[in-house]
Amino acid sequence: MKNDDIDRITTWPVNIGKAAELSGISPKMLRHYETLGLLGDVVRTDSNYRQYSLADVHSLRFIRRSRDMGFGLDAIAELVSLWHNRKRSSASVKRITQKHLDELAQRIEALQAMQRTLGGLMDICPGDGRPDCPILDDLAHPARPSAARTSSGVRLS
Amino acid sequence: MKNDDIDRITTWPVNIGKAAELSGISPKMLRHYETLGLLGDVVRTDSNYRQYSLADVHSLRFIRRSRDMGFGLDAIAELVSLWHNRKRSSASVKRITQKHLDELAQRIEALQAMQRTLGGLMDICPGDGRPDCPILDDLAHPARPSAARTSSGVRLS
DNA sequence: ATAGGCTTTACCACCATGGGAAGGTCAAGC
DNA sequence: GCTTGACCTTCCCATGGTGGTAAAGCCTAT
Repeated sequence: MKNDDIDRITTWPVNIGKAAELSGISPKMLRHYETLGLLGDVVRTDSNYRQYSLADVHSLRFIRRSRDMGFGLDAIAELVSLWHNRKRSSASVKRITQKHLDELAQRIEALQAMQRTLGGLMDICPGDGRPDCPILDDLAHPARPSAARTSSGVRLS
Repeated sequence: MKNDDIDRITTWPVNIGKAAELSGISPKMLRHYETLGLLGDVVRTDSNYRQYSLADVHSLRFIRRSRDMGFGLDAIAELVSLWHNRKRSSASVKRITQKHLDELAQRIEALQAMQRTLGGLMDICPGDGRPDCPILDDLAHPARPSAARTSSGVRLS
């Protein structure tokens, strides 16, 4: 579903399935985000069906894109709020983004440390039918400290 | 606790707290790993206390190191099994490690894609008191496709 | 004997997502 | 009008890796 197609949908509002299709967020997650208060309350029909407006779907696409950028739901809630607030300062947005970039850099560094260590061990592992294996040797008795991962309390997810 | 210190502990076996201290894995996780069958059954005293032998603690340190290398628990179970199996082939270990390295590379690339996009937006965001913000603009209407993240079904954690 | 520090099991939580059950609703075709 | 099938609703459970907490039992030193 292209960006431009959204505005041409004639029948508004839409049910959750269509909103999911248009936003790229599963119905499951739409309901979940709602319980988290990410989107504010959604209008319901008499039979309790959720009704998403064009504006809602635009917000959902914003959320989807933010998720694709790796922001956590807390940060996304802030970003959505700022996006809807005409009196925001771009400095607030930049601050949130910088914090996220710092976390990204930390995660990447931790993953690269693993990559380096394991890559080095791969190079010297014969990978044949015999049992001798530098990889297992290292896991059993690490050569260098090279802690990596959560040793610095950094979340890698 | 240094590597060498382990073998000097005089009173074997040890309780879970000591095993946690010696292995760097919390008591919580030791119990959890046990339910997952990562370590096999642990000996108990008459009063149901777990008793860890020196060999157990060595295995736990192996597991800890594997976790530090980012292996998932499934892969770790395989690695421990291979480590304990004298008839293993180093090729099996190398295969598991290569698979993990592939996943690491994918995660890193996805994170770096986010980093690039957000970094570029940071550069052009004034970060002042005014509301105009290229970051929000992009989240609302992405300039390029640049899907990133789970678009390829890759887990980034 | 009592205090305190350890251990045990059994729950609940996180984040982001998926699966499924059990039931209600709507639109199309007969 | 009634059936069918696709959709919707809420509720619970799972993942992975870790933390917390509570109620109970054990052990050791004083």
